[in-house]
Order: sequence, then structure tokens, then C-alpha cells
Amino acid sequence: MPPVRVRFAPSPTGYLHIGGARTALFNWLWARQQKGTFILRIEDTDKERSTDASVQAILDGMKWLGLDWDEGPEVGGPHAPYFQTQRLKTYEAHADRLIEQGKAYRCDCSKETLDALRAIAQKEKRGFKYPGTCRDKHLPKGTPGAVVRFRMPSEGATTFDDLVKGKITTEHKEFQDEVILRADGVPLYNFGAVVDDIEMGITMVSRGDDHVVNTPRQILMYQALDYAVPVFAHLPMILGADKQRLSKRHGAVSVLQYRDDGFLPGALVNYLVRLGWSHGDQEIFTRQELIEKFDWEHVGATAGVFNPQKLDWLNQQWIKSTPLPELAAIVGHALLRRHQISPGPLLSPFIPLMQERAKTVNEIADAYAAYIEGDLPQKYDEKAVAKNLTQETKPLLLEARKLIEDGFEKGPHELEQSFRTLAESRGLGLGKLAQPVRVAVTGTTVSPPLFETIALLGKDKTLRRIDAALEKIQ
RNA sequence: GGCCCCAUCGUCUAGUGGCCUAGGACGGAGGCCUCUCACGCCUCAAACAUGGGUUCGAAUCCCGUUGGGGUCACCA
Repeated sequence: MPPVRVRFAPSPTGYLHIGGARTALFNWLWARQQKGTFILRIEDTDKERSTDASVQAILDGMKWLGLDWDEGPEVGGPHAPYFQTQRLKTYEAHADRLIEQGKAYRCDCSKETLDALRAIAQKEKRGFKYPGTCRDKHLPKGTPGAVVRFRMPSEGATTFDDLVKGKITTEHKEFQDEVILRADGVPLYNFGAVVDDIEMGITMVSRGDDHVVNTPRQILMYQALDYAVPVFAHLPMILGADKQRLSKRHGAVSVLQYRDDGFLPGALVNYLVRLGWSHGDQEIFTRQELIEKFDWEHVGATAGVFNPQKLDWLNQQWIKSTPLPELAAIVGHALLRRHQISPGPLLSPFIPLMQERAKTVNEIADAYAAYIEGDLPQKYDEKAVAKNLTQETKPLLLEARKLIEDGFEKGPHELEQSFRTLAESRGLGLGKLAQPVRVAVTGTTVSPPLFETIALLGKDKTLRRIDAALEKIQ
């Protein structure tokens, strides 16, 4: 078997979205498992819609997910350049060769003429196909406005064995002599992809299954160019909850949006792979396990609905198992991004308190900003204050304050015991005592365990907060 | 509409002819634990689209139907 060479070939017309990311991911996993090469190629032949900002967004998305490429933008490689608009000479050379061999021809039918014919066909409810007007004209190179068309066979059929869909056969009569090169020398998708996949020695093409219909036509081009056709693997689409193709109205579809929303790249990767691939009952996979265990055999053929709740759960699992220094760095970034505050010395010790209860890193950053960083809580939840900081709880707060003042040094466990004893002597559960204190200390009713939070904040800060709370009580 | 693809709990899926009174996970319901919120643990509800074949035997193989998706450009 020749070494595996796979590629991800996005068109830079927007950010890297969930669907594209999964395509890239499957290719990347295969390359890494097979010790092959993963190539990133930018298909920027649609000049109208391609932007440099999109290229950057895609690169950033890939990097965030940890999908490093061996050849492509920024890293270069033996087949550079990796931008299609910089490879025009290559397409021209291949097109010329096809023309010489009679496998393609120049056509100077105007777009307007063809559009008009297409409109008539549509009105009469019949399919439109290029009528072959220029098939035998043998227009010379340099004919003004001439495009190059590929001569499609009209007889027979092409079959290929897709790694995920199985055998797919298409009759040649479905095809028409499609344009492969525009008058300005910019290739169309099918041709550009085929030429580059040949030039770059691609052995397997894995992409979204919206491309299955292109595949037989591309195979015909591989054959016309005398090149062995690669193996194909078409991945099913990712759908929204309404079973429609995932799009903006389903919420976040940009990969980087998930970063900003507090997801771990490992969790997103884990989710995306499991959406369409399985390994028995296993749900959680490290990156290394994914590389080891991924196979095409267990890639499903059905479109999958993107389920944000499961992603949440996976992210939580990932947060739980992320080593502290790594998690602290990520939370630090979130803190800066969301609250414009740099991580202080309390951040690292605070994270273990949040690790079991946060679905996103943003929750950790937000909690830190809300009641750890400042002298007093940044804000008090009104309902919580109204319910817990009252005349009735004031005596309890005062007694709690005294317990903290006298017993802080003995540590959280001892403090908790003293709280229990107090609560018991009043005929109350610990909750009745702890909750007002929690509101006083954190400004909310929801926080990590109270005594550990107090221990983290320190005696002075805690007492000041209780004093501030007492003042809130009329 | 033509062509192509797909079809197991609400969702992601296990299942490759007998191990299936269909397993796991998310989500849902109930419970335990508990200083709040979570975590964790236990229990429950929940699916082979449909009709025909093939076979001793079908979720698994074949055909039809229905439903869904993709695609029919000088977009990719």
C-alpha cells in the first residue's frame, strides 16, 4: 500500500463550521493513524466569495481543534502553493493536454445564450444540458471568452465503491460536457479538485456526501488524465434539530464560537467524531484513543442531528479530567476575554472547586469574576438577598461571623463542624445556616461548597463580606 | 420533477442471519447522596418506518411503498 495522503480542501467563503471541521477531523485522524500525510488546500476559485479573513478563520479554527497539517498554508510543502488561485498554470497545462487528446474542447457560447436556453428548458419542465454546440469546432487557444469543456461520454456508466456508502453507480447519460476551465483560466470545482488531487498524490478523498454526485464525473476526469483514481469516503451531513442542514439559525456553527462559548477543543473533537462514528459503547475518547481506534468500518451512512446537550455533557466530562495547569490557562484566557481581568493567585486553587460542576470554562471564569476576584461580590442576586439576608437570618449571620472569626484557622472541616453544632442547637439543618452565609459571601445561592470557598477567600475577605451583607439588612 | 443516497428509543448509536423478551450514551421521569449547585449511584419510560419475499430462523439479505436528505451552474 502506498503511504496515505489525505486532504481537507475548504473554500474560504466563511468561518470553519461544524461540518467542515468534522470532515477535516476524519481525514486528520486517518492520516495520523496511518502515519500518512494530511494536506490543507485552499480552494479559493470562487473569487466573488473568497476572502483572506475566511482563510485566516479556517486556519485558526483548525489550530484551535489541534488539527495540524503537514502540507499547506503557512507550512508549505513539496506541492506548494496550496491556494488554487496560485496554481492556474497547472490547470491550464492539464486542460491543454486534454484538448490535444480530444478529451476536452474550447467553447465560446456566451453565458447569456446558455442561460436563455436553460430558462426555456425550465419553463418547459425538462432538464437542461449543454447541447454540444462547440464540440467539433476546434476553437484555437486564445479564442476570446472561450471556456474549456470536458467531453463526457454519453454511453455506459461509472461505478465506484465508497468506503461509507458502498457501491454507487451513475449512468453517463446523466452528465453533460461541463465547463472545467473559465475563460480567465480559473478552474471549476470538479477539475481543480481532480488536478490538485493528482498533483498532490492524494490516495483517499473524504468529504461531505453532498459531493457524491460529483464523484463519477471526477473519476472520468482522473481516467482522462491517466491517473489512478483515489479511494472515496463520503461523510453524511450534520443536521440541525429540525433535520435540516446545520446552519446559522440552529445556533453556533462556527468552530471558534465554541471556543468562545467555553468548550474544550478535545470535547468538541470527541463529540464530532462520535457523531457518525462509534466504537462499541465507548463515549469518551482522548485524542490518542481516537487516532488509535478510528476506522472507516464504523462510520455511519446516516445524517446526524447535532445535539448541543450531549456536547455540554461531554464538555463537562472533559473539564473534569483536564489537568489543573492546562485548565487554568484556558480559564485565564476566558477571564481576559469575558471580563478583561487577568488571573490572580486565587484562580488556580478555585478551579478544583468548580471542576466537578461546570459545563463550560466560561462558567468557571464567570464565577471567579463574580465572587472570587474582588473584595466584595461583583453583584448580588436580588432574589437570593431578599430571601436569605433578612431580619430573621441576621442573628444567624452574626453567629456565623463569630464562628469564622474564631475558627477560621482550624480549617474548612472544623468550621463546618462548628456550623453544624450551631445549626443543631437552633433546631435547624445546616442548609438553613449555610445558605444565608453563602449569599453573603458569594452574592448567589449557587456556589462550590461553602467552607472550602471561605477557606479559599481567606478570613479577612470573608468577614468583610459578611459585614457588607449585614449592612444590607434593614 | 430526473438522478443519487439514507432509514434502530426524542437525539447520537451498538447490532454484519440465531448471543435481541434489541445494549450503551445524552436528554426526560423517579429515588439515593447532600450546606446550594453539580458530581456520583440506583430505578423507570422510550426504537428496529411500512408491505412483500428469501430462510428452519431476520433489526440484520432482496424487492416495492412511504418518509427524509443530497444534487441537477462559467458555486464549492
